Amino acid sequence: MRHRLKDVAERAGVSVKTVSNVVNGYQHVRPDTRARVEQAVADLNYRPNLSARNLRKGRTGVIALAVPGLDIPYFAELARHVVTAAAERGWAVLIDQTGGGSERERVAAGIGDHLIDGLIFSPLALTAEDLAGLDGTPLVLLGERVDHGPADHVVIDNLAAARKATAHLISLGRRRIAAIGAQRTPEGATARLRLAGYAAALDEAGIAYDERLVAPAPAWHRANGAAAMRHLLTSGVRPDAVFCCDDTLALGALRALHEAGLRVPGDVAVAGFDDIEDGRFSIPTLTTIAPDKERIARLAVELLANRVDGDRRTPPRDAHAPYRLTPRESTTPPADTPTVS
Amino acid sequence: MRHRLKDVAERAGVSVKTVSNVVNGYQHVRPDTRARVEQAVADLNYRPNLSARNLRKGRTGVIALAVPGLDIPYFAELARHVVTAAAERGWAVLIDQTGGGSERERVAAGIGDHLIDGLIFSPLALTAEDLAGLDGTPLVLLGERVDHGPADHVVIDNLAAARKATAHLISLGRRRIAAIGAQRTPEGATARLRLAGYAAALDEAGIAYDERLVAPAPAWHRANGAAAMRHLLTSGVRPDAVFCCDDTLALGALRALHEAGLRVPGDVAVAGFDDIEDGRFSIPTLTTIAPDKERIARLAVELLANRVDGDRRTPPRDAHAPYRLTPRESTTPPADTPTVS
DNA sequence: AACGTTGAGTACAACGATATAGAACCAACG
DNA sequence: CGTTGGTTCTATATCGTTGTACTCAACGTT
Repeated sequence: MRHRLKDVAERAGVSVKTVSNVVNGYQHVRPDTRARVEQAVADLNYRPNLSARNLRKGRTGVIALAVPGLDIPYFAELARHVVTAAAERGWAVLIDQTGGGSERERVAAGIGDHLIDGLIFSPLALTAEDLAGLDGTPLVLLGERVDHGPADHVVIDNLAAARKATAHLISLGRRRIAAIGAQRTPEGATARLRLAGYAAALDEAGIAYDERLVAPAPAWHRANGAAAMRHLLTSGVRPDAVFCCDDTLALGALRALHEAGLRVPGDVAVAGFDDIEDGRFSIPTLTTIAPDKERIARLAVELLANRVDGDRRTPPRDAHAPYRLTPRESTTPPADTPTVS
Repeated sequence: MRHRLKDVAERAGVSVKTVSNVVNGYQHVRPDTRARVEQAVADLNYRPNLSARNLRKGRTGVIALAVPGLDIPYFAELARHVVTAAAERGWAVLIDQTGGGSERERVAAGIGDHLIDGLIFSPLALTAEDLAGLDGTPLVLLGERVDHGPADHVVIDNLAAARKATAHLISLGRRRIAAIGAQRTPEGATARLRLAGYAAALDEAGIAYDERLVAPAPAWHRANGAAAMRHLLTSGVRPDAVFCCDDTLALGALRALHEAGLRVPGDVAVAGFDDIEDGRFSIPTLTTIAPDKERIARLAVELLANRVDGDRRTPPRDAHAPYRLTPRESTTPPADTPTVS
């Protein structure tokens, strides 16, 4: 069925090591020998057994990407870029869905094995302990640095970005600006940073921070965004703009505003965060902070590659990815388009 | 650093094989011996080396999922279910993005190696040759059967589902029903089936098929859906409903209708296909055909599992997954909600 | 007392690749 | 002519695990 080096060697009349040398591009092989071996390889359709190669070399050519879930658009888009960037380096990507609370176990159990050369981890919740199971596997963290663990990080400046988005709302003349996405759990590091940016922008503009305008969302998805918006609308605080901690919350909020018969941005302006594809076609299209996802993925793979070959003991690095504020219809209606929401 | 069976064995004062037996849950090990070994395993934080295990057992515990791209919502959602279903069987999932035309190469080159126990492949374009490179690796195809190759299939009845969606539009009293998503390329098998369903429904209702109402979309995504809709609107054919071959096309169409100032469903009713998450929160929410994605994923993993352990020569099976028509606002506005689109 | 049976454990050979050491050959040099 | 150095190739050990074959003791049966 499947052929081994030995079969190729016999067919070409050389030793296994010579075949191995040819396959790995070793220099000192006579042209005619090389040709004979290559012919045999082609004849038998030989493919190296990666398990064996990995066992010998201690490399697997596989990295893992751990994300909360592929059904979350941001992570799906990010995963796409990671897979692409990894492929360019000859790596395959194993996807692990940490999905909420069970991350702890999954990272330790499923992934800590020797199957992977490294791990790119996008943690919602993560403590230093969780990383212990990895025991030397190179690691790159995406998003908030949890603590100064032994890992490289790729981050964007969430605080500054959220401040920029909120300042944009303020620049439109809005004053009662709500926020959606607060999380009280210890895991909500990203939420805290973005809301700190929101608060900072208000402060800069001399607008008082009003706690009743800040709605929590235990998980960030459309349904919670809609629920939070409904809550804000019925609680009598009458916001004229909303900053949402991510685009799915914002899309949910758009939905709730629509159901309440309010116009966006006429009555309420909406800004999100992440620039997922949906927001470019939603009605209205969604103003958002667009992190450079391709860059994030590429930086992560690059950092990981550095750790994988050698260089394991240099101190952890932080890489910063750029972002842009992308105004769309949900805050700035185009002049010649009907603005019914 | 990393410990091996041998280290554990020395610490526990037994042979390597005994440790192996404990790790693998072999029955005949005395409780005290087992305890000693387990203690040693814990002390050293031992993890089996999967490469070595795989080499020995001929299994890797990894399957690959090849999809066009994770940025396509349907495939992202599907991938999530596949990863989950595979995890229940102890499999990890390697994601391969075939992304358009290069599939041929990728399948043959990247994946054909021994690293995976099996492959779940969701082909856009695929011929019998493309599968040749796999050379014995168990394979499950999602979606249209391309030909009666040596592979199991998981399908839904695209023709019947599309007919049902179109019949739904007809039942609303619409008569000038357009379709978006036609593809002339040989790869467009799914498009052809869905449009055949569309045509069948028209035929049943005694409505003449009008070619000018059928718009092509070389790739299925929001931008092309919007473009196709704009084309239909400007070409003077005045549709009162649109059946879209997938939800992203439909979301694009909603967008174009909105920009043209038309009301959905008042002026034009819209139906999609796939039931992606966005469609549940879009404005208006999207009527669609909802294939049971979890079921599809589960069936695929199950079929693959059967092939992987033994049973390689039984003839290919087809598994059919259920689907449901899910009417939402884009065809049937709720009584008490404003219907501005 | 001799027997097979079962439990508990060990030693060793695989799995298929690469690394190491060294053999055989050739050319060039003093 | 022996030595040195480079090229080309081979034999063999090795990576860490599991399957096979085996030993040895304890047990119940006849």
